[in-house]
Parts: sequence; structure tokens; C-alpha cells
Amino acid sequence: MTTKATSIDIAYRAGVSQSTVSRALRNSPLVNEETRLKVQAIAKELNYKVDKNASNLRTQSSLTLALLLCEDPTNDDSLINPFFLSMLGSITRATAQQGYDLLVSFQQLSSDWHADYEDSNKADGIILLGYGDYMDYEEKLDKLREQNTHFVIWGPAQNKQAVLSIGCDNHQGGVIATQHLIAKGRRQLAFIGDASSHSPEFQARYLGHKQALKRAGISSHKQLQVDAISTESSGYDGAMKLLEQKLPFDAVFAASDLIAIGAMRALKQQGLRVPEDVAVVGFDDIPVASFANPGLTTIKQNTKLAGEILVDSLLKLIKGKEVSNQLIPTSLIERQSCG
Amino acid sequence: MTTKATSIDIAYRAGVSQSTVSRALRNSPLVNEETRLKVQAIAKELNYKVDKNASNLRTQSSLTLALLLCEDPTNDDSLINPFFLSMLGSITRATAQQGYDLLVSFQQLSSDWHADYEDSNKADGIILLGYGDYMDYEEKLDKLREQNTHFVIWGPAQNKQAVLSIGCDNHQGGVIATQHLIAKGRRQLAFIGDASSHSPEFQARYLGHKQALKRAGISSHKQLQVDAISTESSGYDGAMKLLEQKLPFDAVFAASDLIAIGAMRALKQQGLRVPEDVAVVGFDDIPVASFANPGLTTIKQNTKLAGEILVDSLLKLIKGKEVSNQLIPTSLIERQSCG
DNA sequence: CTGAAAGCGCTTACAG
DNA sequence: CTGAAAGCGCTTACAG
Repeated sequence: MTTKATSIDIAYRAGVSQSTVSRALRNSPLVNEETRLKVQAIAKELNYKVDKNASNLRTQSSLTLALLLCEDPTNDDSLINPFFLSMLGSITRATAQQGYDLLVSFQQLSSDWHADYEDSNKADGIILLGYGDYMDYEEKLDKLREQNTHFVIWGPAQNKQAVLSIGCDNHQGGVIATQHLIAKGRRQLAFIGDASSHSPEFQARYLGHKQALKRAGISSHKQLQVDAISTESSGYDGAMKLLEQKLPFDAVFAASDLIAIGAMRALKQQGLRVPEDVAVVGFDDIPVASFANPGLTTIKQNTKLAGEILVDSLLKLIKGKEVSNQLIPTSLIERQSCG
Repeated sequence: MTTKATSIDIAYRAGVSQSTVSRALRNSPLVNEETRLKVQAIAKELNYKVDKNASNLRTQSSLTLALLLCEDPTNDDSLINPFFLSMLGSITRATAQQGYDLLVSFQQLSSDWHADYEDSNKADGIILLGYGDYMDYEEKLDKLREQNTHFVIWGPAQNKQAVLSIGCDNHQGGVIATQHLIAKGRRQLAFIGDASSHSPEFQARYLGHKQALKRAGISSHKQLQVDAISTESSGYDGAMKLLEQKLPFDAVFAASDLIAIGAMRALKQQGLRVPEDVAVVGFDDIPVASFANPGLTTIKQNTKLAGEILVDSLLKLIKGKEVSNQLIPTSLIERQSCG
């Protein structure tokens, strides 16, 4: 209790060698059943735990994964995008399930983060969850690849690069959302969210949106797409801009729930009713979506599955197995905001 | 690039001994300026990073803190209490600022978590953020203490125990919230939240509430306190129960924002207006509070400061410095839910 | 200011 | 099935 027990202490008490203790504790088949039980009993009694630093040093692995949340520095201080927090939860769980520990770090996009986690043997691999401008992001990825770091990123597939990426099928989500609005009788659809290559996920949602409109034979006015980043206030601003244009619209597909909630606030403030005058669909299905008034119909990203796939893929990559990019299907969660 | 550089590689290239490399990299005053610069330049060039496992093993420390989020198993899968997520953010930041890494783990209250983080030298200390039933929680704390683990817990002071705890001044928060409702002319105040010793934080808020009422000479009916755990649906149920009692009330102090939001949903559903018929105050100031309709007036817990104090205190404890429990003041955030 | 050496606590070939 | 020994990559007294 005063000082930590080591495998030598156990060896002494069990009357065997330290090597045998190590084997017994690792359930090596090489060790006699009886010996093993005795050793394990003593270990338990002494509250012995294998020293991670020593075993990691010896095996040159860490059984630890690092999660890097790359934040947009424009964001409020401890206000992390709820969607990423949900991912954090599922990644933590999936990591634990695989017997790994998780090191978490928030990084400013601006900082020099291409992270020494793997270099310093703190982690066997890295999961990157990023938002903010994608362009900045990309350089750092190159650096990671150069160093042969094992990593997987959450987001759209990086076509030109040998980067393992797992993401939701944003395009399909955009299609579903738009089809739903059309099915509800809406014909003048607006889109709030940056649709440039700086936000490839939003862009894919927008492209899905346009494809669905085209298939349904509905024309879309270019001005009905206004930019916004994924915050409530940006969604509010986006909707206000839309309203100022005086172009009529009877539905809004917001690129994220936060945007949708801000947009609903703007619409209501301007005397429009949701869903009667304007139907609204969001994206993500963050917890707030169900508390919104009216309840927000949205495209759910399956964060639980996403976390599992991210972790599994990274582990496969580390172990040298074959891996490939994956697109996780999204689904429509119907509430009240579309009537 | 193919294989990781070690201090021996650097020593070879720099024409010095490995010990000197180690000293130079650690900015030891014992090493010649010129030598140091040369070594550091080579290290940078080779993209060398000190192997954490080796240095930790040698120094018997890990420069890592572990954060254990103890969840109530009744909770939805990846739906973590937003307040704790906010704490997670600030703890992560504070940890990084001190040059430590953070290992994050979610634990079921039921599981045998008294965690081998420190035993196995993975972390130098542990931060516990828990919710759920406090009674269950307490036993595990004893176990941790027995093992001389360095840890700090978020929550009310553990009077009878030598446990370091940092928490918000829940009692004071309860007073402020109640005084605000009284100042708004309300006289029949209800409280939604478990007020038993199973939830000491809620209990403190309730006691503050009662004290403020007493000071103002307002009597409170015992039945105007109804139990609820910190979820939206539990808040909804609590408010419904309150309404069924037919005892009149013109204000609700909810023990958490999630409860407040659920209560507002119930009130509105039953045709009552917030704040005209019933004023509502929450507790926490989670992001959702500002998106609620009407905006939720609430008692803010300063999570940024809390994270910093938790980390600083734990670090002091680890270093053998003197530490003491701390109570962090709360503040009123006024929005629209109280008129 | 520098180097040779010990040792942190494990795991795992190697020999028996 | 077991033990003696090497070695993972560092840090830090010790000697110079």
C-alpha cells in the first residue's frame, strides 16, 4: 500500500521467477494452471497492476488511441459543437470496448498540432475530428502522412490522398431531407450553409439537395443558398439574409441543426410560422433538436456506429490489415418542423 | 522516417554521448549552450520525440491525468449530460495548459471502476465527474482513498472524509435563483428536482431555495417540491405531477436546465404561458438554455474556472502541496423565462 | 561541462 | 513448464 507492488514482489511471495509471474498474469498457455492461479491470487491481494510504461516500452505499443478535436478558433470558448461531443462519447466507448485507452486533446486549427502523439509513443494511432475551414486542415494531413502516422479522419473521403476517412453519407442525407420537404408539398426550397469546398460536408449535403430537386423537376434559385457556419447565430443571420432578399421560399434545409435552430428563431421573429409558412429540416440530430419548438425534423448521423467504425478502422490500420473508406448512411427523424 | 529515431541516433550524429543528448533536450543547465543547440537542431531534423514510455518509466511519473466520467446507467446511450461535456472541454484545456495529457474514460456507476489508472502508472491522478446516485458513489471513493490514489472530485464537499472536492456553490445558486423569482413578484414557488441526500448538489440548491424563501418571509408548501433527475423527460414528468396536485404555483425553480426545459414543455402543453403564468429558472447554463423558447433564465456554473481549479488542485495534490476544498460562486443569467 | 553506467518494470526469445 | 538474461529508451546520480 505504501509503495507500489512490482512483479518481483509477487515472484518472491509466490516462490517463482519474475518471468513466470509475467506469463501467469498475461495468461500465457506456457504456464502451469496451478502456478497461474497462485500468482494471480497474490497479484490481486497486493492490488498489483502491470506498469503500463514498462510494458509499453518493452512491447513498443501503447494500447492507447489519441483523439484530436480540431476546433475552429472562432468558436466560443468551451462551446464545442454538440455533434462532436456526441462523437466523443461514442468514440470513448468504442475505444474502451477494444481494451484501449483514449487520450483526448483539443487543438486550435491554427496551432502546430500534427501532434507528437504517435511519435512519442503515447498513442498507437490518432482519430481526427475536425471542423473549421477544410483547406487549412489539409496541409497538416500531408504532414501526418509523411511521418507514417496511423490516423483516421472523420469526414468526406479524400479522393486524391491515401488518407483513411470515415464519414456520413452527406449527399444521401441531403437527398433524403430534400425529398421529405418535397413530399410535404414544398416547392421553393432554400439551403442555409456554406456550400463551398471549404466545408466539404456541407457541400455534399447541398449537392444532394440539388440532385433531389432536379430529379423532382423543381428548379432552384441560386440565391436561395446562403452561407452559414455551424452555429446558432450564423443560422439566424443566414435566415435573415434570406428574408431580406424578398425571394419567396416555403422551406429551409439547414446544413446543421444549430443552423436550423438559429434560422427558426429568425423566422419566428419575423412573424413567420414554422412549419405552416416555412418548413425546416436540420442535419445531425443533436439533443437540442428534440427540445426545439417546434421539434426539429432532421437527418440523423449515427454517432454510435460512427464511433465504432472509426475505432475499428484505426485499429485495423495499426495492425496492418486492409481498410477502406466508409460512408455511413443517414436517416430521417421526423418531428414537427415540417408539418 | 522508416523507424523512429532514438536519443542514441542523435548522439551519434551530434558526436556526443546519449546522456548529453538527454540533458540538452531537457534544457539542463549542465549542458553547453552550443552543444545544446546542435543537439536540438538534429532532434528537430530527425523529427525526434522523447519516448514517453521510457521517460515515464524512468521518472515514475506520467504527466498524464485521467478523467473519469461516471454515468448514470439509466441514461440514454451517447446522451451525456451537456453540463459535463462542457466541463470536459474546460478540463481538457486546463490539462493541456499545464503540459499534461488527459486520458478520458466513461464509467458505469455499477462497474468496478475504482480504476487502475494510477495503479498502472497510466496517470498521476484522477478527476472524477459523477452523477447518478451519490450513495453508490461513496463506497468507491473509500476504495480510492485506501489506495492512496491522488484524486479530486467535482461536487459538494465531503465533510466527513479526507477527499478533495471542488464544486459550485449550489446553495448560493439556490438563493440567487429564488431571490430573482421573488423580485419578479412571484410568491408561490415550486422546486423540481430530487432534494434528498442521494443528490447532494440538488439538495444544496433546494436548501438555498428554502433559505431565501424564509428570509423573504414566504412560506413554502412541502408538496411544491417534486423529485426529478437531470433529464428533460424527468423535468416534464415533474411539472406534470406538480400540475396534477392542483396546488397553485406561479414559479418553478428547476434543479437543472434540462429539468427546466422539460418543465416548460409540460407547462406549455397544459396551456400555461411562460413567463406570464409561470416563471421558470434553471441551473447550469448549458448551451440549450439560450435556445429554449422563451430563453431560459438560469444559474450559471462557471465551467471554465471549474476546470482550471480542478486541474490545478489535483496537480498540487500530486506534488504534495497544500490543497483545500473550494466552492465556486455561481451567477444569474437573465433571459426571458421569468418575465 | 561531459561520459559511462545503473536502473525504471516489464516481455520474450533462449536454454533447459 | 520454468528460469536467467537481454533489452525496450530513457534519466540521473557518480566520477571526472
